[in-house]
Amino acid sequence: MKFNYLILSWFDRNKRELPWRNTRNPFHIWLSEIILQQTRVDQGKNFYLNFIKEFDTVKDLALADEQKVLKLWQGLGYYSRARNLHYTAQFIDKELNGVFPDSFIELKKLKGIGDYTAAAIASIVYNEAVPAVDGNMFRVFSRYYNIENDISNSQTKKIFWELGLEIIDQKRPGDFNQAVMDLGATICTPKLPKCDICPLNESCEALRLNKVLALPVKTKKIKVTNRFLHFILIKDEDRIALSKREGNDVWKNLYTLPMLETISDLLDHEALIEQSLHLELSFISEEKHILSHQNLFIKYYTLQSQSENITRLRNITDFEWVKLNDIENIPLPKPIEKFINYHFFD
DNA sequence: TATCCGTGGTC
DNA sequence: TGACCAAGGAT
Repeated sequence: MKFNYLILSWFDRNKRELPWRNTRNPFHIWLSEIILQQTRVDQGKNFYLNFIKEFDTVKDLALADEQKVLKLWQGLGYYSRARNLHYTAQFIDKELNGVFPDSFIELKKLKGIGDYTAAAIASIVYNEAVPAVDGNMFRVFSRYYNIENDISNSQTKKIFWELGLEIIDQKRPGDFNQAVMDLGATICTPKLPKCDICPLNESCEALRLNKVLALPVKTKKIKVTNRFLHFILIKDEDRIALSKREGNDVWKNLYTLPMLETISDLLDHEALIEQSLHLELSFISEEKHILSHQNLFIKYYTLQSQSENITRLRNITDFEWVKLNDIENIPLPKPIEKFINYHFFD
């Protein structure tokens, strides 16, 4: 097939040299695929190198504490990836006798591995001819074949899956999937695509119809909510108070300074907090931290007359004392990491 | 199934 | 500078 020949010969000449290329170690490929979910290569590369430096095998990862895994993941975001990675390593170690599943169907049963990741691992490591339907595949295929289905619609994924099953190279399925991803990341990009040097430019339908930038069609926009978070710095000699975040919310199982949340940005919300909780707070600084779907308006405070207020605070939000020297083992969200580094380590 | 889950880069 | 995007998955 023309598409396969063109993209594979382009891949053979232009593929990026990456740390997880030139290996078919399932643990390494799995780790790289989890790290790269919704994450650029430039951002994930060093995390991959740090992980394999720390964990050489699935068993090494399974035997580690979740906190250590989350600390290595600190700064990468989407922390459920790290929790599921750790959970699945323990599952493989205990329930599968350390044997990595070797088919798309079996891989998909693992926590944190969906259609895309199962196909990527199965094709790259085990030569199974299943298409890796990700954002790149949506873009490259929608443009090349002029597919106008809305990729925001979850039913659209099935159309691309079926098309991928037909097109995927039977002899080199792993290279085919990686070729589509490399082309999508470097040539067939969302903005400023390099159609003039694209190996597919003579047969690309979107280019012929002059609608490259109109594809893929994506209608849904994410809804962003505002949250107002108030973090309280409590220091006692060489220790500070930290709270482990629980429940299904952002930064689950990471640690922050003890926190209060208000539901609106009232002009006098500092005073409101102080009155309702009988805490005397001193403002330190503020910042806006943007998540994919939340704007976090963050303020930092210290407690006045600390000894009188700590007991009251403990009734509202639980916390534990952590020595500053032990912070290096505590997973922290980006804004808390920045705050602590600024005040204690820089 | 629509929504939730991070961070950094780009224009 | 705000909006969009980046090798998605769980619920």
